[in-house]
Amino acid sequence: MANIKDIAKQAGVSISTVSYALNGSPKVTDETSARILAIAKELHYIPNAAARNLKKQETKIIGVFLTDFSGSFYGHLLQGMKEGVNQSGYDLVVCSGKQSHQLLPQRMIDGAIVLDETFSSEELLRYADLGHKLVVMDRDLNHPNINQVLLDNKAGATLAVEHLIELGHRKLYVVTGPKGSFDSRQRLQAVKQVIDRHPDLQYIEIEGDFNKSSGALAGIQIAQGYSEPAAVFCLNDEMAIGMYDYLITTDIRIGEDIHIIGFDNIEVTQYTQPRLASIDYSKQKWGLLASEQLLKLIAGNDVEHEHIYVTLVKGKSMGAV
Amino acid sequence: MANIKDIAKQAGVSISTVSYALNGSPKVTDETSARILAIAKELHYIPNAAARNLKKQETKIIGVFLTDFSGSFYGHLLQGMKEGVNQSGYDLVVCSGKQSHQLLPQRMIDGAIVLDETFSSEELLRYADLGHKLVVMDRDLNHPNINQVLLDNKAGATLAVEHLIELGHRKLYVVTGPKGSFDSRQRLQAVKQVIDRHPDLQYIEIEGDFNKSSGALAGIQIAQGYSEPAAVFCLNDEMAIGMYDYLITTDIRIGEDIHIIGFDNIEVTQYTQPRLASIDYSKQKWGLLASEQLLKLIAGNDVEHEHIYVTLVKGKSMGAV
DNA sequence: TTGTAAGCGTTATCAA
DNA sequence: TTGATAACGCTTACAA
Repeated sequence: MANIKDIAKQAGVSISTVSYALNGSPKVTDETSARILAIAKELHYIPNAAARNLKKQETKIIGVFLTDFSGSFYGHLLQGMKEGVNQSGYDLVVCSGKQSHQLLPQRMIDGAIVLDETFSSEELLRYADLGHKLVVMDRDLNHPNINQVLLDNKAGATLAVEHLIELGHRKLYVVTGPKGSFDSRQRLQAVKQVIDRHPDLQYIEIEGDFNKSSGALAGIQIAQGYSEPAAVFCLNDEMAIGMYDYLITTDIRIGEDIHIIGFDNIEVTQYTQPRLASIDYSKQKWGLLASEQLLKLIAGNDVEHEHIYVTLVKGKSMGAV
Repeated sequence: MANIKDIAKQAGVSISTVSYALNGSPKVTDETSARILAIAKELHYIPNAAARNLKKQETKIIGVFLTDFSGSFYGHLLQGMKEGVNQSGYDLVVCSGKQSHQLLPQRMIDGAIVLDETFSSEELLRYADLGHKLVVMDRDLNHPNINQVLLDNKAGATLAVEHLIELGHRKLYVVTGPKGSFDSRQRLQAVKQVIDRHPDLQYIEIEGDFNKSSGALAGIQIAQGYSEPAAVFCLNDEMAIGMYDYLITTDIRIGEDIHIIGFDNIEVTQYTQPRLASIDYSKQKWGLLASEQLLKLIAGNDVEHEHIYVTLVKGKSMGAV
């Protein structure tokens, strides 16, 4: 492993000259610079990150923290983030699990994007207090070193419920996410605001956990109590798909007997029969925006919290009553 | 940001005593050690990774390189790897894209697990020559610093073809993966070995790219030329699902007219109607083994290349002729 | 049991 | 234009 000392020896110059040449400083002659660069290449010189990080107090690496690695959902999101950070010469690494949390305070990364329930808000605030820069995508947290980039959950849930009311539905099931989920809580809150304005609406809440299986479970419950057409708002698509999988094995027809709408507009919804109505937003844009906000924070700029806007995607799964 | 110097000053001891205490060395008195630890906690001391990495010449971080972040396929794989490295006190970070390749030679990570076509084999060999430790999961590469953990593609493809021959099929379509894919090449090679032993078999090859859409395209081609029942071996499940999506829109019945078998046994195959026959293997185990091999390599142990064994999963999509 | 000091590979200040 | 040198924060051999 060649270092600048080796290069300096070979070139017959001092290490500082080598450093300048390597970093393209105009202070060194083109001639010597060329000679040094040639030797560097010849020795397969690669700068040592630890040494540089120690000196410069930055790593040019951004960490993304996810609850787990599963879920095709993350693909576009991470793609968006990668674009954002790469453009500014940063690298992106994806982390998961408690153990990896230390990467931030140990200064292995220059900042973090958090979409990970295993971080407590207290922990995040502690890091922020220590001067670390953060973007959160899954909670409401206010601190000068933390920026929020959140989905407009309330708008989405409102769109969904108003859509089914417009279609004439008067009986509504809502399948919730896990209690700890910020997105679930926000969506549910918006649902309740809408139904408060519609006293004629019959409203039944079923507890879910954002996973397929809980959607299927909710489907069983709904099928058992089936007496008349009803609308179901699954607070994410995953659960809606789980419900599909179950209902398909019954006599109940989706979009005629039971009407379903989801949230997230994940890729498989394109393949569902009938097409699942959902709430759409650009996952890539969400990721891109989060990364941009973090870079601004790191650069020391003031940044306002941001929202990602959502739209209604109609589908045959949610028909008129 | 407190450092050991600050602690030393507070405690009225030297920095080496602090370092020893922090690292639990028995050389320092329990009393002073306790005092130092207390002060460290009070000052919210967190060791600086760059400094430690520089000194110890290791980061205790393993990098996984993936072609892209999409594909729910990776979930279990990464979960397995994480388990493996965490157990030994390492952290796992997931990287993608050319830019992140530098993390290895810059010594930001202690080793890499590669499942990423954007790495050329020459590049990997260069790193191996420089002393970096690697595990490859997507190619055949021999070097003392590189270990292979590969799927037993040949066994899988052989199982698949023999299964359909046993069921009486005499007309076989094979939808291949992209030309550059090692897995595709190996699977195809095994297919050809089997059909060489079965001269009565009618064999048609269709080029695919491992994506859903190419499976659908192959489905169109097969449907157009449909005259008699035939078997199709899609070299991965993704393409098989794409073919399903198309064939469902036609009169052709899967498992009766066109018989399909895939490879990978991805999660959605459980939900397909009729169930897709496939070749199964534990993704988690694959990841776990890869990480274990890498850690052995880093520890300086000799390691043999490893294989992940596969099994046939029967399904109604592949019936008797 | 504790302290001194060298060294890890860079960058950057100051002097030459 | 180039060189000597301190500094980044930590570990560890050696001295006290």
